[in-house]
Amino acid sequence: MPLKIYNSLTRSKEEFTPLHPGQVTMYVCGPTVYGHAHLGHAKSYVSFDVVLKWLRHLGYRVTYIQNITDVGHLTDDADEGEDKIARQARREQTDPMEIAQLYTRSYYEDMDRLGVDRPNIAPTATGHIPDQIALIRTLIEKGHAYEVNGNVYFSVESFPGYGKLSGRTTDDARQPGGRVEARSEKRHPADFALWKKAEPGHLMKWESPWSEGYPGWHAECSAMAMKYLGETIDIHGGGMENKFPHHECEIAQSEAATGHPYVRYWMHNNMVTVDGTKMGKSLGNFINLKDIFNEFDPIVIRFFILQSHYRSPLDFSHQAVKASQTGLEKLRESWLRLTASAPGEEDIDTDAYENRLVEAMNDDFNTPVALAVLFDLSKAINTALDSGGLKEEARNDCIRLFSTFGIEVLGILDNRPNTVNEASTSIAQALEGAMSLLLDIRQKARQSKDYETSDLIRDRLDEAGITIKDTREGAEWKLG
RNA sequence: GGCGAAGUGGCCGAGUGGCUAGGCAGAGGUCUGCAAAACCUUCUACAGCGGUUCGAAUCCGCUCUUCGCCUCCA
Repeated sequence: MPLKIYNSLTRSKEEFTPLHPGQVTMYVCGPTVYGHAHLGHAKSYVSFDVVLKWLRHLGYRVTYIQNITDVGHLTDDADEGEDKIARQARREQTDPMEIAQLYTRSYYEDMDRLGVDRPNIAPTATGHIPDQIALIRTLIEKGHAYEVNGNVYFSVESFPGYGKLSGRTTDDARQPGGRVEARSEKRHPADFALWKKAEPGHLMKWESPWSEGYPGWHAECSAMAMKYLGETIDIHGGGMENKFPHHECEIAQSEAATGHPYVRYWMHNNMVTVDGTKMGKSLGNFINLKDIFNEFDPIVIRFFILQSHYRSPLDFSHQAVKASQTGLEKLRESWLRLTASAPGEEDIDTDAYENRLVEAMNDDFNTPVALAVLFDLSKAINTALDSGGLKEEARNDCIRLFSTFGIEVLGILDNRPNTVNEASTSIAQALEGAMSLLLDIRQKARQSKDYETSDLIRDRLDEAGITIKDTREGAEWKLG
């Protein structure tokens, strides 16, 4: 089965074929950097990280762009509100640019820990003001935008396709919510700002043909996506909450400017909820990644996220993550045993597992099913190893499958089953020697049925963070 | 009000017109000096009411409930 992707635009799964054979252009809406990343960011970027990794695994050369929004836009069309980054700068008594840099670093730090690959290009909005101005100029020239008092608006009525992504095709549905400004200078209530004139005291502002001001909320993504990826890009991803108005406006301004389709496959990931309600900055219930990483290994969080589908909402609870942690531990254990195992006579039909894994990933990146298959495979491996070991070929195939899917594609396992064993530092070697001695002493104690001593050794080591396991082949130890 | 998503067993969470999801937790067992790990067996399902069908948790309709978007948000 070929790769199928659920396209939000057509609301159906479609076979994926890139515009240019062998190459994929992909753009995912990045964060607005005015605070530390939270679980919602994690779900989004882990999901798209797997998309990226799977596409690369399939052999595509993927150009992946993720912007950094370092202009904290207000509401897109009202005059009220304050620039988020400027506000944070005021709170922290520093410059907006420092805020943007600080939280950009923080963001990458968290994403690195989650095993998320960095994008090929991470353009900033402030670094692309000329490109946004050029886009706006084109729109004015083509009659899709108009200027009023130094502000520039996109004319929704000039673009018939407006609403095709979100299903808001009637005037009624496009009406902004309760806060329609009575004396709006816009021609149509749904028109959105491309450029805003800076009010007095506004820190982040640039020269433009219309006023000293700043770009509207939607301009940056269109300008940067098209600058680096061309007028038509293969995949554009983002959170569901951005479908309307953000992505709808992106489509309108991009297609109006170029006359070409903007995005071939729109992908939207679902939200993280906490106790059944949305995690929102304004609700104050969002969970910081740095906080949660104190409690759980970041890879556990990654695994937790991948245990549900990217288009499903994910409900966070301590209990659920805990369950994931135990589950992941099981896979790790199996992976460890496998790599350390000696050849035997047992066989496993690895092709069947591989097919299921490929099918799952090709079916709109169904990571929960892929993980379920890995659990099945893990059980088969454990059973085989319990009965004396795997045949050389089967063992190699299993290692390959775990490497490909567990490490390379899903990123939930690593290549360092036992970091101490592989480390070459003198400390590691010393520990290795000391452990060998302790295990020998313990073994002697057990042989003479001195269980008090043997259990003491085990308990004290456990307190020291070293776990002892008695297996058929003798005692084993590991950190943690 | 408009647009959209969803209701699965104790919890999380896939899937589907007839055939085991998976993980966690629970019960029993094998192994073990005891643990741990592993393996085996096992218990709780598809919101409700109608309809289509040989057969529906899966399709259709209605009802109830939840969630998201319509204001910045991954």
